[in-house]
Amino acid sequence: MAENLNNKENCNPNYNPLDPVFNVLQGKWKNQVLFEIIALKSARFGQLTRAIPKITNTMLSTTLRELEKDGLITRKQYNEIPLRVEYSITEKGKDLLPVYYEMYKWGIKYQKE
Amino acid sequence: MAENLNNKENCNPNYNPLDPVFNVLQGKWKNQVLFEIIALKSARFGQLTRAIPKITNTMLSTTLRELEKDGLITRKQYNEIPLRVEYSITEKGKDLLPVYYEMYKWGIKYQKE
DNA sequence: CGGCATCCTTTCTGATACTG
DNA sequence: CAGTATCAGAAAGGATGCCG
Repeated sequence: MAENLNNKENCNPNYNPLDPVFNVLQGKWKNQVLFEIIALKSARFGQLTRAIPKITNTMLSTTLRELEKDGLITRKQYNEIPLRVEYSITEKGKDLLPVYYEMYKWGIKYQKE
Repeated sequence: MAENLNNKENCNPNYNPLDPVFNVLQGKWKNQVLFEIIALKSARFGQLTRAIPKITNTMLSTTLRELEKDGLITRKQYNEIPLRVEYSITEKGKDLLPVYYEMYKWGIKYQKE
């Protein structure tokens, strides 16, 4: 796998299957938000702001839209009064769990001090 | 809300074993550099600049120092003329391969279009 | 309730020049 | 060869206010 990245002097942006994962998970809040939604199955905007105390409206909104654009979550709006919006995880989102699991094991192993 | 009784928003970031992985792999060049070093077993500074055409001295230098600080690579300097420096992967660095492998599988599965 | 618009601060990246 | 110093521009993150 490592060799895939090793074609020298190729100036084309050689396609790398790792890139989408990093792109999709980059950003200060991506994982926290995604994990909350996974954990809660389905979550509302306000629920997420409470679950992630330091996040601002702006960043939660941005993060949710990016996760949705990348197909990791879906947004469902109920036109009630007051407005209700539910975010839930997709298959594509759930399929990231093996990645997280390996990260988790690595994190545990090298948990330092 | 009677939050004046509960003035403290909780400041303890509940420890998450995923965080170190993301911290360690964040940055535009981390993975490319790490993968080159894995692929080449051991690599010199100039070798890396040639292998990663668009990287600048500044960014390569910064990236290498961070990877070293995080224990993913080691730096060995030979005081020859001209100076020679070899970067090589550590066990801790190699142990990230399962993470990359899962990312790779996900990337393949959801390779788009 | 669930946001978006605006403006501002901080962090990251990169071009250029120079050194042991 | 293998970097560091400096500075400027770009991008990411955040505070505040308003609206359907």
